Amino acid sequence: MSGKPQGRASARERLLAAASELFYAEGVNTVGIDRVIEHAGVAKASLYNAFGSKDELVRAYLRARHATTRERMTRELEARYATPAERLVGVFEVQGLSFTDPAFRGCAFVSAKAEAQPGSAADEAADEYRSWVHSLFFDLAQDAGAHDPKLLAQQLVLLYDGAGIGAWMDSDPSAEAAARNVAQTLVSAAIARRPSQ
Amino acid sequence: MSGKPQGRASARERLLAAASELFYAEGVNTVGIDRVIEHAGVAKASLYNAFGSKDELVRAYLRARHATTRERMTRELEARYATPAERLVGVFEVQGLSFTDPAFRGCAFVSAKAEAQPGSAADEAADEYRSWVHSLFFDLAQDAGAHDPKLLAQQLVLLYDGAGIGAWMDSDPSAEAAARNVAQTLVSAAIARRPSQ
DNA sequence: ACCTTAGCAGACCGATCTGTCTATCCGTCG
DNA sequence: CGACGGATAGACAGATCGGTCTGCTAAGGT
Repeated sequence: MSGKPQGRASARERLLAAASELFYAEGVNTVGIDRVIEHAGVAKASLYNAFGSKDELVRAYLRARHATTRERMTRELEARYATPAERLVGVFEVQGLSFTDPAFRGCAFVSAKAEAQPGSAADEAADEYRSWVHSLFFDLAQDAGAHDPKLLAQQLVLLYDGAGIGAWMDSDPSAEAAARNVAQTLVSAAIARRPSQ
Repeated sequence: MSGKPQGRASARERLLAAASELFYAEGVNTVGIDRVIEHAGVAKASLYNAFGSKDELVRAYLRARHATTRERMTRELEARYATPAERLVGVFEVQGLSFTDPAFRGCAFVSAKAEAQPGSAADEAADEYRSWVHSLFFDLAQDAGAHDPKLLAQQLVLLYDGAGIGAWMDSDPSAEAAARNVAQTLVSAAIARRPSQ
């Protein structure tokens, strides 16, 4: 990734960008190869040369999205909040930023998993994402000194998923605020005593 | 539905049963018409005679599933719990019954929406289901005398969705217990004072 | 000047998709 | 008996799918 700084807009990058747009907007199975290469302005051979198969293109799309999400979350959390406890709640605020985006179509990994065959590249990429989500909450819960970090993380993941589903399926961005409020309660209760250290 | 008691296993019913099995197990877009009619032991013309198009078959599948879910939830809640407050929490227990089913593949409406085009029959059927879920919680919250039934319902829907996603994507049935515990806390807080009336 | 490498355009393949149509069969009712 | 409605099997059409392959173009390094 971001290997040799040779050309400016490589075919692989244009393919990934096009795949990202189309796959997320319309679904992985709905969008055919031809649409992707047309949108990327790239030859079909370049796609198979760079990715080998549509399945691998899907995996690359999900991995790229995972990386973007992860970096954005990390960056925003560090910039906005100081303590682990604040960041545990802040996750929801950062998550909610995308809910008002007109291009928002729900969690890409939920949608991908819904369309994927078990064991496929998409399935695996979704699992990778899920394990990141869990560790995001778990690590913060530990750093915050929660009594039962595993339990707190599980509870917050519930709310995180619920907010994403609600904002998507009900077209209701207020799911973020609702989830954040409940999260605040759970976090406060879980780290009662000794707010510092 | 269940109209004239003529034949024993009508073609329409066999089609719906086959569609239900295959669509839920493998996804609406993945399963073709031919697989459905083969699994139902029915001629292709019968399908188009009964439903008109695949889209309408998908709608019928989702509507049937919605009806089954609704009836089962109503029945189990009435049989198991006496008060609205208990039933608000009991929803999660009933929901969790399916999590351990080996055929469990997540919420059918989430998956269908992920594959559906906006405005399609599947999309509409998913919206119908969503509005039922909200009214299920809202009506119970009102009956339980919650201070803010709308807010409580929204919070419980978050947990409901989160449990379904977690049990599915993480293959973790314990999401039900976690959601139920948080729900119990929220319900208790929302109807503090006067447990009766 | 040559050769490699990457990319482009597009024909082509076999499979599969939804949907239509023909033709046959069978049970029931008049 | 005869007619008819509903079911059957299956060929067929037109489109699209993922994937392969053959040429052509152009830039860059030695």
